[in-house]
Amino acid sequence: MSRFGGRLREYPALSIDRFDRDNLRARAYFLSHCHKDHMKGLRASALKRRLEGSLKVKLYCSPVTKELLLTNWKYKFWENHIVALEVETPTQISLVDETSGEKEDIEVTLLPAGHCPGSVMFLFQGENGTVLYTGDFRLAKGEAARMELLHSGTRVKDIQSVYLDTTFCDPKFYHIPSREECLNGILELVRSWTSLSRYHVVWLNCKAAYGYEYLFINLSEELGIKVHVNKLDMFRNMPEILCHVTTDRHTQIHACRHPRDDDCFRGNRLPCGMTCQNGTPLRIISIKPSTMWFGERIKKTNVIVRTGESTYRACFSFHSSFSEIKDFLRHICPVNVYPNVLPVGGTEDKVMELLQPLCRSYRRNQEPRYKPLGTLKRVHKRDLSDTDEDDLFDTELTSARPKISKQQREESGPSETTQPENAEGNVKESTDSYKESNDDDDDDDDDEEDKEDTEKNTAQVLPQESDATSTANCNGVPGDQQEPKADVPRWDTFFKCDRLDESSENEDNFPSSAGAGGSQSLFSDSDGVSDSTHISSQNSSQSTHISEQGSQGWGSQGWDSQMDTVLITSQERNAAEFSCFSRTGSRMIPVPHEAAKESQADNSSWKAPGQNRSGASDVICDLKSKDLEKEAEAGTAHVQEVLVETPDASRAPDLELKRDSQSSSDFEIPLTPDAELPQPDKLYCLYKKLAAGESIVRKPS
DNA sequence: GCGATCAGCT
DNA sequence: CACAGCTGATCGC
Repeated sequence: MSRFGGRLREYPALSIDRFDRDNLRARAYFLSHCHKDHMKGLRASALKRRLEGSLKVKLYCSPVTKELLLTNWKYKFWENHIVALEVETPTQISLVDETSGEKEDIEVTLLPAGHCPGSVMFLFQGENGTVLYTGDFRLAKGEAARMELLHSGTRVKDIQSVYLDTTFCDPKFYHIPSREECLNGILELVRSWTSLSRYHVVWLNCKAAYGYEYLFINLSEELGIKVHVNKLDMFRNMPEILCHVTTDRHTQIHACRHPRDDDCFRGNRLPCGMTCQNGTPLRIISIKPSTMWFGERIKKTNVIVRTGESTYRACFSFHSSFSEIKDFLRHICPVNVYPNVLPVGGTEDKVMELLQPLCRSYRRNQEPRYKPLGTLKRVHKRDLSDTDEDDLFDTELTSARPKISKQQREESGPSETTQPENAEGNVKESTDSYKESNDDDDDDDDDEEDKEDTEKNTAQVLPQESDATSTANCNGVPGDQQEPKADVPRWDTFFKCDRLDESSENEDNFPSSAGAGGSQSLFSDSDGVSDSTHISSQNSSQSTHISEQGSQGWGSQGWDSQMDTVLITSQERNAAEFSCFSRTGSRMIPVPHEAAKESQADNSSWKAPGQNRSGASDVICDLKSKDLEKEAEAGTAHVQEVLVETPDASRAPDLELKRDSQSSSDFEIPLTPDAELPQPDKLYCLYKKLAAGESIVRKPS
């Protein structure tokens, strides 16, 4: 929840997302999105009185936010004081002090934030520098780099301060599955249940006012079932949402609310009161989309976890993950960063400790140190593992910064020993190169972070014993929980790595939910797929099943449908997306500002950046065929898709979608299709050759 | 009666 | 747990 006080240090005459106390004196107001914790004081009588006596004071927000706000009669008094600004259209605003007549001009640009319908970030440019207030946001890795208005020419703008959504700025939220992964998990669960009969209905237990529309729309589009909601007049001017929600209770997907909706559900009643249809009782399951549990979990899980006989929770986030936050900030590279939110159980100091290394105010204080061969490691790294979904956007060796040409990067390459003081975008580049050049230095600025990442990588990779092709674990850091077998030759016996970190980009390749302390292993239990609260009604530890008591069980037809319910793990998706990318070029890569412009026309900038359904179906198709091929070739057991009939009376699909430890889940590396587990003697030879500098050519066996 | 704040709840 | 709320109790105006 936002604890931002409302004012920027640089532009104290503005108030953003807070409307009480000192903010009552602001010369202009800004609302980033329509969530209550960003609207404090917005309907207070003090502010109402201020508006009545002023012609000048305005509230600036996106067209969608204005629409949503004015749907609520409590905010009607704002009607003549709201100025809807089009997204990605820089606008000059005159800030006049009505008592002194003092005037100040500022330019504001709204940027899509991907948090909920109408949500935006505010980019202010004025005489006190350029400042970005993010509000709440979810932007995938690389999306900041594609926002034209964050750049001038080929460089990122010189941004003084970022007021940042730090909701999940905690290593335990290092990776949150993408919107699409989560959506697909939910989609397949809903599909599997609702297809059993017309009396099988799903209740989406959504808490927040806005933010799930993306989910509703996609479920409705994919399944042809509208979503029941309490009210829809707020969407009356947003046809793209409107046509997927309904107030007709006779539908199989519900997102309706009731003050005691959990009690309703326990009584097999939907919040809207529906309990049966044509005299036949409804079969209701609930799905609770949320994010916290995903960060709290100590074992690998899928994006859907069954929590009870007919209850599920699904991973769903409208805030950026820790790695997304870091990517965002690293790209902007502001002088200062200020957290808008304290993560649960976190402190300001802790958050600043994590974020400041990505800012200029911090880096400037570090003595430059010359380190040769900095870029070589990057090349090294790229060869090792290229599984991160976001690497899709990296067409060059450096991370997603398309605004900067390769030539420019080379100019600020490894031989650079000082940082430009007047820095715009190149500071970013030079500091990155610099960072990489220093990564075997014990005093390195990023040491702590890198160490943490290295440990994660190790913990992630070591259990993959068969993963001889992955040398990402060459760091030589012994895994605490996963010591390799004594008789198996070890990479670090041959190659001393001095804890070579893979630095800024590789850190994102093997995300972990383990906290910075790293005391818990994700892999303490190799088949520990389930959450501790998971209730499984079947014994197989490696199966997915959808069960329905008695005659409603799955026949061979059910098997086919079951194939659809296999969750797409991030790495598999990456591979699949990559194939889409290769085939169709950049069409598949959504560009936020294009999405926003598109939505300007139809007044629906609720769209999350990065959303592209046509792409999704391609992905699924690709994935299926890829999976089948993979299994056919590698002869891997198809255990994760085994359908197990539940013998007991469980009435709900156990769509936890378990997989065996080698091919599963949201954190693991997929098997190379024709990979084999090298025997110790063979491994010995390979390492020996590599150590001697010989090339290793795989001979077809 | 209304708003602000807080505890409790999901 | 609570991302983002809601409800109810209490207190002050």
